[in-house]
Amino acid sequence: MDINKKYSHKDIEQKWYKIWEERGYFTADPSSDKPPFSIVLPPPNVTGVLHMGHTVMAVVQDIMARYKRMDGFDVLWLPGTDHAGIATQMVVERKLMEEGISRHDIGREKFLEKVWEWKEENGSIITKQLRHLGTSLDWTRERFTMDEGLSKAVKEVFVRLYEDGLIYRSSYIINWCPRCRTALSDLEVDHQDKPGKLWYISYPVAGEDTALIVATTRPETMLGDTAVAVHPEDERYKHLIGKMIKLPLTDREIPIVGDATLVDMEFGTGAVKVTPAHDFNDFETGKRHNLEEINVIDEDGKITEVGGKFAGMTTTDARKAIVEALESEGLLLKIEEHGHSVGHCDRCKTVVEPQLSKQWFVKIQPLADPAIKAVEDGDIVIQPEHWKKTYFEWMYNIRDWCISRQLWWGHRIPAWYCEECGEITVSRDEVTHCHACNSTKVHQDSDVLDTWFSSALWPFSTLGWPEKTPELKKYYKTSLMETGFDIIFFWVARMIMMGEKFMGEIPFEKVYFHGLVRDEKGQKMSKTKGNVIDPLVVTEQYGADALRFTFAMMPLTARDIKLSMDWIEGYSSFINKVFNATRFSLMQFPEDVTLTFNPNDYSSDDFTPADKWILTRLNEATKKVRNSLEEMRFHDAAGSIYHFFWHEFCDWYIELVKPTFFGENEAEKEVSRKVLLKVLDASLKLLHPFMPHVTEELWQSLPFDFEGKKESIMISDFPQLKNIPVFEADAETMGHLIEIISTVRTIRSSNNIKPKVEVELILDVTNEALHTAILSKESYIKKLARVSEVRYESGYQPAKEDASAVVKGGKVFLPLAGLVDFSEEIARLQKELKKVEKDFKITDGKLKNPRFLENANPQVVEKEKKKHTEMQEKVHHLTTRLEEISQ
RNA sequence: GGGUGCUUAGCUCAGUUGGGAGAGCAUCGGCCUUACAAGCCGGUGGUCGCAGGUUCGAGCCCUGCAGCACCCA
Repeated sequence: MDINKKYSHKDIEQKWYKIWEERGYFTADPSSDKPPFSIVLPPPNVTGVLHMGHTVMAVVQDIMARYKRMDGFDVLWLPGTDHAGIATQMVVERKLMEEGISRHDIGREKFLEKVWEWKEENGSIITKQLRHLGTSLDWTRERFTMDEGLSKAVKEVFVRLYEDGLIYRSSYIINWCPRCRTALSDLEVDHQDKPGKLWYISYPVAGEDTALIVATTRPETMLGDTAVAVHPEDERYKHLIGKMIKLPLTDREIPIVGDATLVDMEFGTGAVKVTPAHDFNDFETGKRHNLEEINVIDEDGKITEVGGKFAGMTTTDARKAIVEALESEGLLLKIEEHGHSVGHCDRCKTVVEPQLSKQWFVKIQPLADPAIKAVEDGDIVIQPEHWKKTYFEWMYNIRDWCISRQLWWGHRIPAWYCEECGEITVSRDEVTHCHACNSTKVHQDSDVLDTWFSSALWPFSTLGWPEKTPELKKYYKTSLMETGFDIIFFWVARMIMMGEKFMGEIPFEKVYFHGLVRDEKGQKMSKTKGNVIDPLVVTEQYGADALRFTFAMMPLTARDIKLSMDWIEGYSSFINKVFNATRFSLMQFPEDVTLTFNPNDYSSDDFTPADKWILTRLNEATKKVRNSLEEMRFHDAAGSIYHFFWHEFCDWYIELVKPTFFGENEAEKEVSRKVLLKVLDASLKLLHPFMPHVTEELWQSLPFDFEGKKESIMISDFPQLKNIPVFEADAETMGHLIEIISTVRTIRSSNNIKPKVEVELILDVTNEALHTAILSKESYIKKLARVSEVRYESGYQPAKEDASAVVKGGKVFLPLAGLVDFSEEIARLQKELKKVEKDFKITDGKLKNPRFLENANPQVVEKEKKKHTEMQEKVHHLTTRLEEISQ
């Protein structure tokens, strides 16, 4: 092992990863008897490069995978990538553009070849980067949403849903991105509040001398208006229902309808123009009143032929022109400032146009019902639990899912149209004949499926479905789904629906949502802001272990995970601490000696008080780590081992045993050496899921051969409570001894006694066990509290210039006469008294309250009484001392 | 407009059936004590957003209000 004083991750991380992967430790074994624990990795976009979002996901899942693997499970953690329809197509198109080629120039087939070429060259960048984090992913089972098996699954699902009447093709209003030139699902539209205007336009009533004033945020769509709606109860307008409007700037007449759903009497003028082809609410209204649907905006976002003189204008230009035209006709009455919500394409941020269009849809309600029930019944546990509400909210109001995309890259829709009879044939295989008229003049739908359609099948398609593979049998349903809450609808909900439908069983038992990684100010990381923390840069600088541990220590289920380099640097010092503690331990072992040790073979008397204390604390820490990991409370798990290792093992145990190791008692040395090893072994194992590389490196250097030792820490047993002995009473006594040391240190420090000055200590010990422990180990106190001599005096009467304090099990006195200015001690006592008195009064008040004694839990009362006695003793002591001193 | 979450030490946040307000970082003082100065020892710091209510007892439960963030329409 490295003998430097500082740990360096360089070389170590890559070295171990390579060994682990080569030895097949990551590979799941469906034929093993071990119970399964399975996770499918949310597939990153094949175009992606590793960012902190991926990192959090990888860290959480790897912690669980490694923990479960060590704890006796056959772990499958299955990786893969997503073909990311729009994103990938854009990347390749952009690349072609550099050569001045558009995809239309080379045609669909050639273009897809180019995309596959691109994928072959670049598709493994992200998976390579994931390896740098130490992820124990089963690379032998890596999948891609567009590979053969998954494509087969997609076709199978499409055909079966179609046959079940759950997929249909219809002319419906959808979100259209004029830049991507494709339909989008509701979820792929990002609504942003934008300042806008409300135009008040006069719409003349046909054949009458009156007009209806409508207020609109989108005057350009008026060319497609096919009605004006008012509230049926509105006294101002209800007499007009049924009459016609002469639509300005056109030669059309449109009806006035009464609609209580669309119209809000309080908003604007209470009269609304209705454009069924370009607004979701208007579309629904149109269906209710059988209104005409007129497309006035085309696929490029320009006004269609229907728009007459406005045809060909972009919507922005058309708005200007139409407002001007209305103004010149005196029909524009008023313009108000008005903020409203504008939909943008999730991918390219272009303003989307609601469009009437013929698309494929999934009829979602029948799929949603069992998916709702699964969460309601608790078959699927969602953590943190509050996301259940969000899930239900969306699921209860779910709308049919538009799944067709006007792209080339993706799963082509397995539907063929007959050019003779117009029938649609949907099939798993290539179609050559129309199923209705047997004509051979058929052509396949040119659209592809929403990428999320294939992602929704991920938990079972990756395991081989529709084939009945051993993997599918053993690992479905999966144990855990872990992802960001931002894709709860996009992905998680849809996986549940598809899993229920096609496997007849939920896809995972538990969903864990982590938050979004932001910078230390809580701002989204973005290249333009320049606040991006690149995981690759961090791992280069501090190592993957430091980054992993930092995330583990943060509350990951919070909405925002605020990361800063300071945190990472801070926690990398913990790794250094682990390194140095191991280094110290190694120095205590003779060379070339291999130790065996089973603590259960030893009796209490064989151990020093410190040994018994640290073993007991280790047992407690192990319990906490295990429980917290089971509950996926990572910052508790990581925090427990961090605290144990640093503040109990390093700060106390190592310091306590130094006199042993530097002393002459060989028998004692021998036992403490083994305890030291035991604790180190268990600690490294407890830490392994969080920081796999450094723990492997250090663990490999330990000169021992404990029972069940394996060739790697990652396949060793996770520490079990039954293998860590507990000495409850001795540990408590040791706790008291530690309190004495701390108290002496505090007194020394507040009286400015220099560390080099050794003082005499007088103890009035009332606790027998404590007395025995101290007598056997005076060295603990002498060394750690810098005490020259310990005297034991029952009922000791302090001299005037004695510093003193009450501790559990006795009193401590430090004669300070001649050493320091005693006024500091008086100040300390006064301050202490003030604090203790406050606590005492609270306790005293409680115990004097008969209703407390009546109602409170007896255990609480008992605890309170004990506290009362302690406080009272302290108050008494402090008061008397202050009196004695001031005399 | 509908919904969700947050508000605890200077900062970031824990606080799991209601029972002596915690951690890490920062800060201040003292230490090169032979594993570690990326360290060691000690300390300072909080009307738990505001106002009510339930209770013997509220950071925790209930109601209202305010501010912030996010999601959906």
